[in-house]
Amino acid sequence: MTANIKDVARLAGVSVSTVSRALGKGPVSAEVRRQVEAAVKATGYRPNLSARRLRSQRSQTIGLIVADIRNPFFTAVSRAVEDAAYRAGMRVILCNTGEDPEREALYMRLMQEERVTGLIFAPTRATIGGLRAQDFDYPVVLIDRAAASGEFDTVVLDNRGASARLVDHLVERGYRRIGGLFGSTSTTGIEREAGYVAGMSAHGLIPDARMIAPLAPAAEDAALAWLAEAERPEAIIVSNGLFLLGLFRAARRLGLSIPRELAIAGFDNEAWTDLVEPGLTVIEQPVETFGREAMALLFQRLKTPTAPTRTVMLSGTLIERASTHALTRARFKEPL
Amino acid sequence: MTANIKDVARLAGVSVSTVSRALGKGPVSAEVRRQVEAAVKATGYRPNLSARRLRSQRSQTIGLIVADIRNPFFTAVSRAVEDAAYRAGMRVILCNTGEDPEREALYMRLMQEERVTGLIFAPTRATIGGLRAQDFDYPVVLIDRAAASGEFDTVVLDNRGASARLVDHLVERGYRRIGGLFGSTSTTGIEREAGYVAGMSAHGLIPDARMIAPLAPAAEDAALAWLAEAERPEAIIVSNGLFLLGLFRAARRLGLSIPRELAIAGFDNEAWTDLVEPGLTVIEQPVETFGREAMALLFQRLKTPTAPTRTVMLSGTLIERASTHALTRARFKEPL
DNA sequence: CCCCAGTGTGAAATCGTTCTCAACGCATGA
DNA sequence: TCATGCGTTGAGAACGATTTCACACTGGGG
Repeated sequence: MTANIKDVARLAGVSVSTVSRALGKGPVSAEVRRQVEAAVKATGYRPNLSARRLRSQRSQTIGLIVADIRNPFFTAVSRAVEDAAYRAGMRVILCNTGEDPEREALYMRLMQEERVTGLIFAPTRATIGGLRAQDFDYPVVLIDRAAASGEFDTVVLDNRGASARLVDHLVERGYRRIGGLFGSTSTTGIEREAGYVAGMSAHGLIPDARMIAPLAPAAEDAALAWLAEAERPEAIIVSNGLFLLGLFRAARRLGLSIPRELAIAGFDNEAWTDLVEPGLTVIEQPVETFGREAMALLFQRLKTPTAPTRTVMLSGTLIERASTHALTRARFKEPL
Repeated sequence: MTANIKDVARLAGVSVSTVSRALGKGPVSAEVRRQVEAAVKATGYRPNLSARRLRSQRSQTIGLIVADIRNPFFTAVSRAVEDAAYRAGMRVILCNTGEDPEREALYMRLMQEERVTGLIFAPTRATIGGLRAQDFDYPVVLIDRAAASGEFDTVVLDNRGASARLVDHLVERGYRRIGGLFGSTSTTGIEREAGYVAGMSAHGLIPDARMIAPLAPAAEDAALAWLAEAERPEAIIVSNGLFLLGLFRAARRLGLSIPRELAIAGFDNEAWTDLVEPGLTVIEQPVETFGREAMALLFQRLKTPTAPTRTVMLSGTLIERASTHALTRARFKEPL
């Protein structure tokens, strides 16, 4: 079917090794190079990457395992990773785990079988604790989620700081009874919850954090139930864009006026968050930077394998919008 | 580093061929199978996919070339494709072209080099005309965009029908001066424009279609300029979710009341379209079906290579929202 | 007792590259 | 004249699997 290097060699009247050199960067005479190029064009030859990888023992492939590409955070990250990879002449294998530890294990095996050059991974909480650097034949960079062991290069947001910042912001605007919805499957959710709790405590307020599955409908259900309780919160913080969607939908369904009856703030500055009424206050994550930094850490690690591991902590940007406008305390009986 | 099949064979006390058979589905005694499995576990052996692909001449890989994974349509499609692929024991190589014909060519070469089993491709208008089935060593399924030649299996929306449907809907609601913004780089944009023009003509109305680059800012700019013109349209139809974003943003910036001063309708039922005020009328595309159908066509083609090509035309669903509520004609001097 | 079919096994070829090594031609310098 | 070295080339050995082929063993039927 497809021509191989032998066909090219025959047509060019040179040996296979010479063709290989001509196509690579070996020393060949200009004359031969011309002939080989002509033969390549004539035969439509394209090198077989499997053969090349097998022989050279370099896959030029990096793995990218994320929870769900439909989460806009991961969409943007993967785009950045791919761009960087292709620019470096590498390919990307993208896998979605759906936060399922079994699929994580499956895909880690796959990466091993592909003999990837490196892996960028956003593991669930369930697997992250068991990861050991020495179990991998290639460097691993964690993204969005950090392992306690510190064995891996990592790119994360300053999750605690960002959460605390949101709490500060709400308190400053006059809110006191502030609840939080956080993802239960990732360390990121946990960290953001911790930041929220710390922030609340710092203000002498009682935290009320609830952990849920990282899906928009889960957030909507949780919010609906919560807002039906007697002691309804004045504000709710959520830990990602999907929850923002669910929470906003719940508020809408209950006909709550935002921020008068419920203030909303969260993570991920998605395109729609400033188009809804009111616009939503969010922590914007530097998504492209996540991808680029992860690739940078990976390449750095490949260059200097024994260097101490590094954690790049990126900070988010608070974008204040109308969903957290100053609370008018009139309707509350309690004093400040 | 990693153990290979030879190591396993040595440890299990059998030949390499027997190991291969034991791991595959060849006939081996239960005894040997046990030993091999033990040896695999002990050595941590994982087959080398490059070697396997080279020898077996089956890459078990399908290529997926889309314009931009950040476009929610392609996000959903790619998720569906991946799920189907992994379920069939195949991997996916995902590439983003950014609607750049050069990158399309680059990635088509890459697919050839990877010796993919099949390709799912959403090409730009610039390349789609030049595609010839015989130039590929593997089946190609076009998705979202159709080639005139009919040489390829294809999954598309009934673009003309859907566009005309939007026009009908708007006319029914009392709108007459209806403009349209369409993507210039894809046949889909062209088809939707054609459906719009046909729909307008059918109602005896004068179409005004403008073709722009498939990016949200382009739509915003175009809309801002358009709405500043003397003869401002009563309604604008757009051909995808990114344009919807741009158009809505433009209307917002101009402080236009929707639908009183400008009605809006378009394609792609993105999560936010029913959260903004007013909710946006859209044609919903069965995105998961796109991915699944494309995979189905691909597998079908692999099974029966010479069967005539098929085009699966999916129909969209009109979701009526407040952005196209009935026009009150009071403010217009012209008679209907 | 022989033949045959079926089962299980190993040796060796093969996939398409890259890479090592030896060798060639030719110019240069001793 | 001969050794040295450089630039260029080809033969052939890998890489790690699958697959073909031949063969040994078993048991059943003639």
